[in-house]
Amino acid sequence: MPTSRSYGDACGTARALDVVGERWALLVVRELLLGPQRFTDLRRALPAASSNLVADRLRELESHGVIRRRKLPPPAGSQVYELTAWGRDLEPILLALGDWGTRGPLPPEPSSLSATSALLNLRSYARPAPEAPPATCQIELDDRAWTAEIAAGQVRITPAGPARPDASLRTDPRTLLAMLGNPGALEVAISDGRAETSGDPQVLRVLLENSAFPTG
Amino acid sequence: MPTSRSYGDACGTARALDVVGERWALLVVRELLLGPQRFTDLRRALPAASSNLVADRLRELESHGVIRRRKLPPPAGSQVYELTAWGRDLEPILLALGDWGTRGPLPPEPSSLSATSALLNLRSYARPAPEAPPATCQIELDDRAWTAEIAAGQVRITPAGPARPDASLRTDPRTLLAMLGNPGALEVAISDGRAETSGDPQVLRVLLENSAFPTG
DNA sequence: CCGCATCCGTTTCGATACTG
DNA sequence: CAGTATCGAAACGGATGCGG
Repeated sequence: MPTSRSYGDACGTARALDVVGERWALLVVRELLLGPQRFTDLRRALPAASSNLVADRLRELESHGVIRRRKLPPPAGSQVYELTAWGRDLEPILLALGDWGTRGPLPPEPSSLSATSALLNLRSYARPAPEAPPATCQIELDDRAWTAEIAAGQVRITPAGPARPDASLRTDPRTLLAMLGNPGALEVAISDGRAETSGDPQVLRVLLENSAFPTG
Repeated sequence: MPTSRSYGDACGTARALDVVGERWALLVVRELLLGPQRFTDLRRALPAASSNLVADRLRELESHGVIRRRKLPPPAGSQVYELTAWGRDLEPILLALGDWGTRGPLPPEPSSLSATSALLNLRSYARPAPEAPPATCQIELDDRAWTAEIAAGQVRITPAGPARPDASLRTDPRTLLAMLGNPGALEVAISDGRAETSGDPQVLRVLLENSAFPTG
C-alpha cells in the first residue's frame, strides 16, 4: 500500500518532500533521468530496494505527477516508466545533491555504484575536445547497454545500444568513474580485465580525457 | 536511537540521502538556514515532528557534519544548533526544491505554513527598489521575531529582533506570503486584524512591493 | 521471464509521558 | 528548557507466490 503521509506544511520544500521525500523515491527518479525504464530495469538498478517498495514508489510518483506509465508500441509491448516534464525538472536538483554528497566528509565506504550514477557523472563531467568529430559509443555496465553520443564538446546518454557504434566499452560503474580525468586508467583496467573495448580507441580517449571530475 | 540505515550506494546522490534523506532531516536544515536555533525553537517551527524525532535528527546531522552544536556565551548559556559550511551548501538545493514543490500540480491543501518558509520566500522574491534607502524592519511571526535588513535591492534576514527597527510588522506566515507581490494585501490584512504594523509605513511598502513571487 | 501482490519479521515513526 | 523513555502504528526489507 502506497505511503500517504504528509508533512502538513504548505511550504514548497515540505510539499516537494511529500512527493519525493519517501525512502528510495529520489533514487527511482534518478534512474529515470537517462530515459524510460521498465520495472525490471529499475529493480536491477536498485537491487537493495525490495520489489514492493519499487512498485509502491512508482505508484506514488505516478499519482503525484512525477512519472508516467507508458506502453511501448508493438512489437515490444512492454511497459515503461518515464519522467513527466515536472519530474524532469528534478534533474538539476538531483545533480546538485549528488555533488553535495560527494563533497561530504563521509568515509568512502566500500559499496556498490549504480550504473546510472556513473553515467550521469560521465555526462556531467566529460569534456570531450570540442573540435573532435562527432562519434557514437556503446557503454555496457552491469549487463545493460547505453549509447553515448559525443558532439560539440558535449555528451548525450540514452538507453539501449546503438546499431553500429564507433567504439564500445564494457566495464563496471566504479571503473568507469575512475577513468574520468584519469588518462591511463583505461589501459590499466583493460590489462586488469576490468574493461573490454572494441572499435576506434581514439573515440574512447576523447570521451574520457580532459574530464572535470572533482578528484578527492 | 538515531537511524543508521544506508542505501549502500557510492553514488553522490545516495550518499547525500544517507545524510539528509531521513524523514524531517531536510526540514530541520531548512529551519537553520536563517541562523542558529535552539531545540525549543526547532520544535515550535516543526510542531508536527515529535521531540525524539527532532533530537534524533539533530544527533544524526551533527554526527554527519551537517550541523554543529554550540554553547552560547554567557549570560545566555543556552545551546544552539547551527549549520556547518557543508550544511549551508544545501541552501540552494533546498530553495530549488521549494520552487519545484510549489510548481507541482498538487492541490493546495489547507495546512500550516512555517515561518522560516515564509521568510525564505520573502528573502528570495522580495525586490526592494535598489534606490530605496537602507532600512531595518522587525518581523514577528508565530510569536518569534526576525530582522529584515533592506539594502541595495537585497533583503537579509536574521533571527531575533533589532533594537530599534525603522518599521515593524506582526502577522502570520501565510498572510506575509500573500503580501508578496500583492500591493494592497497589507492594508487589507491590517483592517482584517491579521496584521499589525508600526513605524515607517514606507519601509514595509519597499519590502513587500515589486516582488517576483510566482503567482499561480 | 516480467510485473507485480502477499505475507511476515524488523525498524522507524509519532504521540504521550516523564526526567534532569 | 532540553531533551529521554515507552509503546502502538506504520513503513521497510526480504522471501515467496502467481497470473500473463
